[in-house]
Parts: sequence; C-alpha cells; structure tokens
Amino acid sequence: MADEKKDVMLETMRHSASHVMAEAVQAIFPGAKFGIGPAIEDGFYYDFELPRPLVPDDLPTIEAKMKEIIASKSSFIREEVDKAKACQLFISQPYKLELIEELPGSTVTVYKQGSFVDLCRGPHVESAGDIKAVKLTRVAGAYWKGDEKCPMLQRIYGVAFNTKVELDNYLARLEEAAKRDHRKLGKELDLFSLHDEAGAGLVHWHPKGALIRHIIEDFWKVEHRKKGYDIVYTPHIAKVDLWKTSGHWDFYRENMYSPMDIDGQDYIVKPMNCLGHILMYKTQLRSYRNLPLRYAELGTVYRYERSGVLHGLARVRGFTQDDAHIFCRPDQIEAEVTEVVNLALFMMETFGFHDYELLLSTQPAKYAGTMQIWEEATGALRKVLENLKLKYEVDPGEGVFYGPKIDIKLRDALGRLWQGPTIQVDFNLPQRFDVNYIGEDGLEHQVAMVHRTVLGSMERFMACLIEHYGGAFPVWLSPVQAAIIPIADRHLDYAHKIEDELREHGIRVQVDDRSERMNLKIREAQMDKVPYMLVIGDKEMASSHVSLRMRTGEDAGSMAIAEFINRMISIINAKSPDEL
RNA sequence: GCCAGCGUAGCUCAGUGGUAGAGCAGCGGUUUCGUAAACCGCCGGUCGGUGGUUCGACUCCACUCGCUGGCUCCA
Repeated sequence: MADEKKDVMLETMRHSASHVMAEAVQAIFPGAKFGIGPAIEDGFYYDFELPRPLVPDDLPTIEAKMKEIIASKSSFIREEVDKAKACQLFISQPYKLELIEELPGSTVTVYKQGSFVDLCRGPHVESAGDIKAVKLTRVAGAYWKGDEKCPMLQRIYGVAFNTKVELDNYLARLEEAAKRDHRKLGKELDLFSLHDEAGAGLVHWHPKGALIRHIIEDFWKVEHRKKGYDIVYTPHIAKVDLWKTSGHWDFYRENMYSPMDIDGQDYIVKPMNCLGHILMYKTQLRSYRNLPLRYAELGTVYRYERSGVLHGLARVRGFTQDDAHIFCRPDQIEAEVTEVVNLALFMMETFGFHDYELLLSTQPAKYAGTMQIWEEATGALRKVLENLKLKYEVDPGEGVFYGPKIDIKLRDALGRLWQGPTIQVDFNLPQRFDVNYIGEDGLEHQVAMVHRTVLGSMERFMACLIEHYGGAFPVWLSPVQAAIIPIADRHLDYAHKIEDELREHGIRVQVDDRSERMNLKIREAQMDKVPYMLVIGDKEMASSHVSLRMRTGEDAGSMAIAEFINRMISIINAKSPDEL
C-alpha cells in the first residue's frame, strides 16, 4: 500500500478514536459539552466542557470505557441532515451549534456510533473495532477556538496506532527523547542553571556551557566579518521615548519591562537591538555608495514572557540574539536577504541541523505601516525563497508588527518546533526614525532595513543543539575534547606530559589524576560525553603511545600521540558534526 | 496569563496527621587497579516560602514563588 494512503487511513482511525473517547466521556460525564476532536500527529484530542476539572486519574477510567466501546464494534454511521434538524439534534451543545452556524451550505453531516452523535465531516472507520492501539496521554486546558477570550475547555490528548507494537515503540521513543531533554542534560553535563532566587527565565551559564557558547560566538564573529558585517555593541537600556518613537511602546508593550527612573527620566531595558543600530547609523550622512551597511551584535535583550510559557533555555526572559541590522537601498533587499538566507542555512548545516522548517510569516493583526509597504516587503521575501528554490510554507499573520519575516524553525527532542533564525524586512522603523541615505541623484532616500538572526538566540540555539546531539557534542564544540585517564599514580607524569602536548595544539584536555580506578574514570568521562578517552598505563608509557577509547564505546586501540593529534585536529578543523 | 499536575539532602527519589529515609554525590581513610560504578566510615534536610486548621502538619486549607504538560503568545 502506498504510504500516503496508509497515512490517510491512520489519520482516519485517529479521528475515529477521538469520537470513541467523546462517547466514553459522555457516558462518564452526562451533560458534557463537546468542542472539537481532530486527529493530530501520532494521535488525537477532544475538547470538553465538563462539570468538574479532570485529573490524571480520570484517564484510565475513560480509557477503560473506550476499550468497552471498541470491543462492542459499534458502527460509524454517516448521515446528512439539514441545518435545522442538526440544530435540533445538538440543542444542548452550544459549541456544536456555533460550528453549525459557521458552516457553509444548508446541510451538514453527522456521524453516529453507539450512543454518541457528532457533527463531523468525516471520514471515519467502519466500526469502533477498527481502532487498534490507543492510549490517553494527558489532560490540558485549551481555549475554545484557540482564543484567549473564549472559555477554556478541557482537552484530553491520546495517541493511537495500528498495532500495540507501534504504540509501544512510540512510547519507548518518547522515553528516549526525554533523555535528550536539554533541561536534564544541562544539569547532568553542568552546562547552565536557572534559579528561583534569581527569577524565572534567567539563565546562568556554567563554565562548560559558557565555553560552548564562546566557541559558537567566535565562529559566528569570524563568519560575519567574512560576510561584510561590522560587529558593534549597544547599551542595554534606553530612554522610553526612543521606544515610543519606534512604535514598540504601542505594539510591543506587553513584552517590555516597566520603566525605571533615572534622574527623573524613564528608561527601559531593551527588548530588541535595532534602535541602537539605527542611532549609530544616523551619526553620519550616509551615501548610497556606503550601502549596504551591516551592523551585527550579540545583543542581550529582555522580554516579558508570560509565566506559563517559559521552558528551560528555549523560552526565557533574558537572552542574547545573534542579531544584525542591514541598512540598504530598496533595490538591494533581495540580494541581501538572499545572502542572509544562505548564511542561515550554512549555520544550520555547520551545526548539523537537517530537519528544520522554513516559514514565510505575513502581516499580523497589529501592525505598523501601510498595506502597500507590507505587500512589497512580503513579495521581496517570497521572491528570495522562490529563487533559491527552497521549500517553505506561509504562516499567515505571524509577522512582527514592523514587517514580514522568514523564519527557520528547529525541532526539539520531542518534535516541538522552536523558531531559530529569522529574517525580517522593515520599512517602518526607517520611516519613524527618518533613516536615510543620499542617492546618486543627490537627494535623500529612505533606507530599507533587514533585521536578522542566523542562529536565533544563544539560549534557544543551545537548547536545540543539546537536544539534537543528546549532549554528545561534535568534537569542535565539546567543552572537554579528550580525557586522559592514567591507570595508576605512576602514570601521572606521563599523563601530564601528554596533556601539555595536546594543550599546545589547542586541544581542550583534562587529566583525571584522582586516585580512582580506571573504570570509574572511564565511566565518568563517558557520562560527560567526552569524545575521546586516552587510557594511559605501563604499555603506553613504554611505547610513547596512547590507548584511544571513543565515547561510542569503541576501542580504537593504541596509537602514537602525534597520530592522535593529527586525527583530532583534522576533525576539529572540519567542524565535523558527527565524526569522531 | 489560563487549565491540570508537581515542589522532601547537591542530584535521583521513598515517606497518606504523631517532630524525616535510601542510592548517588561530598568529606576522611584503605586500595594503585587495563576500557561504564573498589571497600569502610562520616557529614548532610526550619520537607519551596508565608499564613491558617489541629493537642500535634512534610502530610489538610489559603495565598505566594518556582517547575512540568498543554492553551494563548514568541528568539
């Protein structure tokens, strides 16, 4: 069977499972009101309004009821009814009535199975007996129609597969993914911490995490200089008036922290880096000959994020964007954006990310500027993506208030998407701040501005990196690249001699000179995911060799020190994502 | 922010109204060892915080801080 057809069948089964769950809920909670219950990746959900909050203990009860229904093999029966009749049918179901009203046409379809009738387009499986392996996974609150202003319903999530084996595999996969969670690994590998005492969403980078960040930042700086960026620094606070001029005060206030009083003036902590760059641009009269001008900054910003959305390093309240603002002529936008997209893709490639999504985000509900400007900017972005022949999707209404954007989203261990690199065209700020250049014609023209990151933020990028590699970083990024493990104290001198030699080649190395057994030292180096372990004993000392063990567990045998160094250096220089 | 759950030693976790327990880590010894945990001993907690109920609270209640999974929102 073709995969596509299989997928459709699986999706149908999952959707039917949601109906069966609804029937079970109806049986247990008479008077339940029903929202919607679609199939989703790996399973399904259904939203309910219930007389009491669900607790996790309710899930087994509902699941047991579902199994009864499935065992009864009751048939799914499709029926087309006119809207009047449907309204009659769902007289006590306000959410369904709302849906009926919104549906086009004069008739709607309903599906019945057992005692449950649902408004539904279908299709469904023939009978409840076709639903094979199901498990309810969690309860959650969810706004009706996904709108904060609507009432919150209770959502039950479930997963469903064709066989018990597939379900078990899925659950095992989740367990494996949990081991790669950056919050867990961050602690285990001593990379970073967050503290109640300091405040939620504020990251403390420990030496090893900070070291990785430094390596990434150094690499980032080198690549940016190569690409014609000027690296700058700007202050972390600025007068609130600046943010009023920019429009942030109107359009972005909910994400900004309250002003602080300095000498009777209100200042705020910056939520974005752009304004400083604009001020710098405006310190001189700029000629068209000087454009594009590219100001890059690893700029730390602070944004208020609602408490429920914080997540390890991936969603925090203080973070450092690998930001840059390109000031150019409108006719240069396309070329500049193309270069940026290429740079972002190069970064993804270098860090080993292959599974990402490209999105074109269009005009949001709250926006600054005119429709025409938005259309032009969106068109320019689209054209770049088309020309580069990249696969992308449109994310309607997801642009920033000042312009449309191209986003690259990365997956975490559990498959959740996180926005990383972003490229945003902006005609708004140049207008508000009167950012100009002198054209060939000797007249002033407004510049076009491109805001962009090619990693996203150091925090979120680190989170994705940790999860992508499960903490086993590529050699060039590993905080400790080689652990030297002397077997007995008499090997210490030789171990330190090798340490010096590796260090001279710029290799990050650590001698485990504790009076512990070799097995323990290997175990700990292994758990720290150190790529190379150099075991040193009598044999190695006598032959001036090292015995190389990889973190994969592979014993690469004995080799001369120079040979090991050469091998390492070439892997480090290549920034090889996987090779050891 | 909203819904639900959770918060016990540095970490992972037991402990369902009668003033806290394990393993690992740490510290002190002994051991000098060939590819993922040597052995012995010791230290360690105002049970997230504040208030309340109770003769008595880690346990029940309220508020608060934080965390987890969703929703909404975002780098």
